[in-house]
Amino acid sequence: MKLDPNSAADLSAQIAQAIRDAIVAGDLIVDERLPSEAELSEQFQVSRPTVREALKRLAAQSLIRTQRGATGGAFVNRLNYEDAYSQQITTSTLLLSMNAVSFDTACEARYALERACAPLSATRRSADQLATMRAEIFRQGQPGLTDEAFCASDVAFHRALVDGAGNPVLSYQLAGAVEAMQPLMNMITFTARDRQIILALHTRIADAIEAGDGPDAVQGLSALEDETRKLAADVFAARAKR
Amino acid sequence: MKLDPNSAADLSAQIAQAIRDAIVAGDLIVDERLPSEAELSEQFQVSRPTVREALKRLAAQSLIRTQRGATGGAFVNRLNYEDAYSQQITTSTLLLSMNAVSFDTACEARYALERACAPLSATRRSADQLATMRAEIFRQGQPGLTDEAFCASDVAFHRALVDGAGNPVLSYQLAGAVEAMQPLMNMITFTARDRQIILALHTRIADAIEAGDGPDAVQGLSALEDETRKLAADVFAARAKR
DNA sequence: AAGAAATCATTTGTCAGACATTTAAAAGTC
DNA sequence: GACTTTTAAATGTCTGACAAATGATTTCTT
Repeated sequence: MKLDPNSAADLSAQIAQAIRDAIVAGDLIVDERLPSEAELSEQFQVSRPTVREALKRLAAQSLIRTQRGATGGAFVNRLNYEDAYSQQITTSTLLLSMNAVSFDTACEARYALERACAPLSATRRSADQLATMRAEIFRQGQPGLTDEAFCASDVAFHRALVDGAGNPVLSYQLAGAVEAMQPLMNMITFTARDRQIILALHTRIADAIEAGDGPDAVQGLSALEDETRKLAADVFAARAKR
Repeated sequence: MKLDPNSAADLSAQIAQAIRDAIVAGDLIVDERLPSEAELSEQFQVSRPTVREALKRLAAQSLIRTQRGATGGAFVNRLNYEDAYSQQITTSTLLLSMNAVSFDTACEARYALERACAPLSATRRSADQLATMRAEIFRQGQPGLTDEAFCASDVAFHRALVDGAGNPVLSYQLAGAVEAMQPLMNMITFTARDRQIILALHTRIADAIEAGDGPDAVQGLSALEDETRKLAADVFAARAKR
């Protein structure tokens, strides 16, 4: 692990990259302890604060964890789905909000990905996941539900659908797409009639999943996508007129 | 922005979280300059090194960028697709390698997602993207190509397919899935006959995309998935026997 | 007056050294 | 042997300093 003194990058960034490379390449394996900060500062010929900045960079990506005390230090972290989820959601949310991604673009991506899950979910979903979907549908039918709560329930419904595919990699990839859209969805106000339509489509999708009918679930999702986009278009049009 | 003195978390982690929340909530907008490190250390009542560790955490997630000099400082960064890509790829790669995700699981996720893109790609792909696909097919037919180069070309082919959907959100979501699988794919050795079969399927997919026939492209991808999984199963079986 | 050069002020990057805190192991005590 | 105390090692935090970059200001020159 060597540094390039001519590089424009900060020393701490270079050190972080060197360690990151070692982890990705497998030179440092999970739960392996890195040298202490003092040792690293000697190895890289930099001060301890600089080493620490590098380690914090890696900690921000959940690549390492640190522990205080006699046998403490920095350890290569086993990246788990939960950490990866939350990072992905933060990144996706900001990506959408900062780049003025249109509602249509985000919506299209989301439903395209969900349709990819539906056939798998139709054959594999657990009883529990199906029950979650049904429960969320029930919740969505309750009167007096705020728009935000309706949206949150919508997300929960779709997550259950996605998780039903029983493929953690798919769930991970989709968590970002579904959750990152929530701020956009929250801009929509749902009339009682809108909710009724969505509810009916959710029920249709859940029925298809329960029956193991993948293609029908896909069709239901497509119908839901059309409905969502129409709804959003109306809301934005009304807002523009004002 | 306040800190919780009872929290178990490091001060730098708390400060980073506070600033991160402010960015996600939109309280800090793109290109806005944060207070200087000296000012932040006064605001949060911590020392400058601690503030710096917090800023490095945010920089690691591409949430801020820093500039030296008189009018320098830390600025809220516009998260672009490129940065998000590379983060996603790193995360996905480690997630797969560290959690012993099976080849089948990763493969299934990847092709499910690609099938989600295919219909869109069939109607929207640019001439340039189609040309890229054809060029990669041609490259894959060249004799003397190493397995690694073959895999790299395969990734390029599939990226062109995905990008053809013309939806940057989809491209971003899928970049991770496709590229993260490369290390797994690199474990496979492709015989001349394997390559011929893959080549034929690639050609079929490209033809379908060119003809605007989404369903046929989807079928081609399914066939390619079956082929890939069969190939991998053989390789792993042979390796287990040894 | 205009332009070039020098200076200055501000800000991040880096360093050195110190102390506080946490933690596990070692040593001591009953 | 069980419990307590001590010790050592590591991270967490602070202080203060200087280096380097960079835009703004001032000064000098023509």
